[in-house]
Formats: sequence, structure tokens, C-alpha cells
Amino acid sequence: MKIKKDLLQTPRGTRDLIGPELLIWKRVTDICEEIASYYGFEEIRTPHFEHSELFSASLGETSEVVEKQMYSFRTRGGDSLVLRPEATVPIVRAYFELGMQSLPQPVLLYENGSFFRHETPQKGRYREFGQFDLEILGEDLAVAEATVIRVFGLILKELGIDASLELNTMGDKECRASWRKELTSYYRKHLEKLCKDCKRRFKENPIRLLDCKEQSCQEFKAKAPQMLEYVCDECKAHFKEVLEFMDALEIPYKLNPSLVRGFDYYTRTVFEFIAEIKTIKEDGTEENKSLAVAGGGRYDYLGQVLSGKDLPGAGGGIGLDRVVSILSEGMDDENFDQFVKAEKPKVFLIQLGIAAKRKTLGLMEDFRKAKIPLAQSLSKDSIRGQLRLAAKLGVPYSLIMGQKEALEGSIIIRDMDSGMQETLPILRAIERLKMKIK
RNA sequence: GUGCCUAUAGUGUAACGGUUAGCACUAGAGUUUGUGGAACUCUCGGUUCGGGUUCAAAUCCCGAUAGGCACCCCA
Repeated sequence: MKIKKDLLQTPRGTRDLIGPELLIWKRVTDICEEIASYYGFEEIRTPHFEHSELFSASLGETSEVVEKQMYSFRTRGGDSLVLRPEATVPIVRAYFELGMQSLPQPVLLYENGSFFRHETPQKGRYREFGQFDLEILGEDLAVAEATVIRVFGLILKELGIDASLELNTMGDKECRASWRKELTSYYRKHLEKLCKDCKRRFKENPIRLLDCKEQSCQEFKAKAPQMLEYVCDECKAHFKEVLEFMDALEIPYKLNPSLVRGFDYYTRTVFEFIAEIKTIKEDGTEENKSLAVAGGGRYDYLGQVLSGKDLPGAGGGIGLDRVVSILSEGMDDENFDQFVKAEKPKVFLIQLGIAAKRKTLGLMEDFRKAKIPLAQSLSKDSIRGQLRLAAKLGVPYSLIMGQKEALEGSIIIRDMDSGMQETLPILRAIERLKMKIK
């Protein structure tokens, strides 16, 4: 019979996580959570879907994510919902909904979960992607973004990922607007000579003009008015404070005047951690590619937009898919074992015949309580096959129970290296094993 | 959303348009059934899907799907 293959395939841009990749993933999120908790962040889990307007109001009506990338659907009752495309907005929503204004400020939260965007999948970019997100709510001082950056930096370091920090400031409402005006009038003069993408950007989101990688646009980009020249005194002082934190914490950074982020809610500080990745092209040559592994910034107007109340805050996210893919590519078996700290079974339980099988199935619980990691075969009958499996797993000891042992309540401990065996009553065998595998 | 490249058992691969799609690894069974790692034997398992060209298609063409890369965007 022919199996219908498309039934057996995950939807585009999604995948099953299993095996070594999942072990790395879990370890990564463990490290994230461990460090974040230590620095005072509390976990929150927001729903996977929210009201559509929540995002369209906050991310910017014209942002790519809102326009084209949200998974939206209607409920039977007629509500318009979307799968969450990012974490900051739901967390700010939760802040107000749960009345976190009454907690000691600022409120530090982290969220680890899946987010959804309808994009063309690429390496490290999926339609369901994992992100570890940090938010500091109710703090307008530079210490907020400094802390977020600090913790991301520590996490990346702990993971062994070499990433460089890029910083920029986008100003506040007023100074950003005046800069944007300058930028627009500057680019208007050269509009004819720009690439077609830039012509589109000019109309839709002029700030993005600074992102262009087209060769022919570089000279315009270089001479374009820079945010830093237009930023108001308050914003400048704020940014300076952020940089002073970086210096004090000895976090190296690079100012990147063309670093702008996609969502409307960002104000003042924006940051990205960029990892350099070696990729091997088809012709065999190596190429260095830079990939943003974490990013975020300050969002002082988001609270106002969502609730009409002021709520300064800063936050950001680590892209887990990217981090995991970087880690698994640069990891050999030894590094892997060390990294994931997986507990390998130490003992293989062999049973021969139905009486022994019944007995050993009951015994499993005694071994679990004695904290002896145990492996076994559910279906193999021959001692040959079971020993073969035990050898493949590399366990130091096997336990063998046959008809005879099942009858007399004993069990054989076999040392897999030496081949030495001894027969002991079951309880004593458990004690003996506990000693041996320590 | 756009462009380019790719698609053969679970994995890695082979097959001038012409036998029964070959090989390795993995998996399963076994090599006188209560003793493993080696070796050997056997077995399961494949041309992504749908059209077309042809006497003949894994191979050529078109479309769909999926993957990779770049752009766009972004974590």
C-alpha cells in the first residue's frame, strides 16, 4: 500500500525536535532560565494566541510582521485572533491585565516559548520559532536595557557563542521625528538613483533605508543624516548612560548607526548580538556570515499605546533555533556529552523467558527508587541479542535474570568489561549496584 | 512575497533515455536456542507528488510540494 506522503509531513517551516538537537535545546533553555532567575527575572507563560488588535496596534500597522506574517484566524464567536508573533507585547498586556503596577517596580519577567510568523523558511528561520525573552517593565533608567543586555551577554558566553554587541539609539518621539524628516528630505534628492527596494522603503519606512546592502546605495547611506546628530539632549544623556554601563561591565560593543529594528514600539536604545558563522558554500569555499542571535531595545511608548498609561520598559529575545543550530554545528561528540549532561544508563536489564520478564518489569520500580539508571529491551528474547544491545549502549554492568533466578529470587550482575559475574539475592544486588555505579 | 539551486530506502550514495534501481551504514531475524562488542547469512525498506515527451523516464520538459541559498524582513 502506498502511504500518502503529504499527510506525514509537518507544515512548511515547522519541524519535529528530537534527539541530540532537542537535548541541546533543553540545555540551552535551562541555562537561559538559570541565569535569568539569578538576575531576578520571574517566569511568565502567556497564551500562544492573542487578540489581533493587540499586535496591529503596537507593532505598527505597516510593519511587515503585521501586514503579511501573522497567522490570524477567527473563532466561532467571531473574535479575530492571531498566533503570537513576538513576546514583548503579550507580556506588557499581561502586566496591565494582572495589575503588576502594584508590585515593586521594576518587574522583571522572562518567557520561553514558541512564536509564529509566516515567512519563507531558511536556515535558522522557521515559521514556528523558539525564543527566550527578557523584559524589564516600569523602569526608565538606562539600567534596564543595560541589565537585559548584560544577561543576554552572560547567557551567550555561558553557551560558548561568540557574539558581538551592536548598539544604537533611535531617540524619542520628537527627536526621531525630526531626524526622520531630515532623512526623508535628504533621500528625496537622490530618489532617482536609489535601488528599487530603497524606493519602496522611502515610501513605507524611511528608517529602513539605512539597512540597504545594495552597493549603489552605499554612498548615499554614508552621507545620510545620522540619528546621533539629531538626538535630543535627554536621549543623548540616556544613551551615554547605557554606554557607561557597558564600559563598567566590560562588555565590548560597537556603535552601529544603521541598526534599526522592525517594530514601531522601540525608542532610544536598540541592540543586537551578532554571531559570526562559518558556512561552507557549494564550491567548497568558506564564507563568514553574520547572524543576529539576540536583539531588543527600549519601548517607552508601548504601555501608552496598549493601555493609555505610561510604562517605560526594555527587553529583547534570543533566537533559540539559531543558537541551537550554531551550537550543534560546532560540537563533536565529546563536547556534546559535556554540554547536555545527559544521564546515560549504567545498567542493562536482561530477562530470559516469560517468568523473568514478569519479575523484572516489577523490579524496575525498585531500581528507579534506588536511582539506578536502567535500560532494557522490551521485546528481545535471546540473551545474545540483549547482550549485544547492552554492549552497543556501552553500559558498564548488566543484570541477568532467567528462569532459575526468577524462581529463587536472585539475579546475576555481570561486569561488561571483565565478563565477571556473580549471583546475588535481588535486594543485595541493588545495594551492590548502587555502590558500583557511584 | 521575489529570484537561483536541489530532491533516489531512516541516513549517505550509484545507475550513456534501455535487464529485476546497485552499494554502505542503520534497523530486524539468525549463525545448534543461558552469555555481548568481531565476522558471516538472510530480511525489511527507495526514485517526493501530478502531468507531458518517448517504443522506453530515476534520468528530458512543465506544474505542485519540500529543502538550501540570497533578497525582503527579522530573533
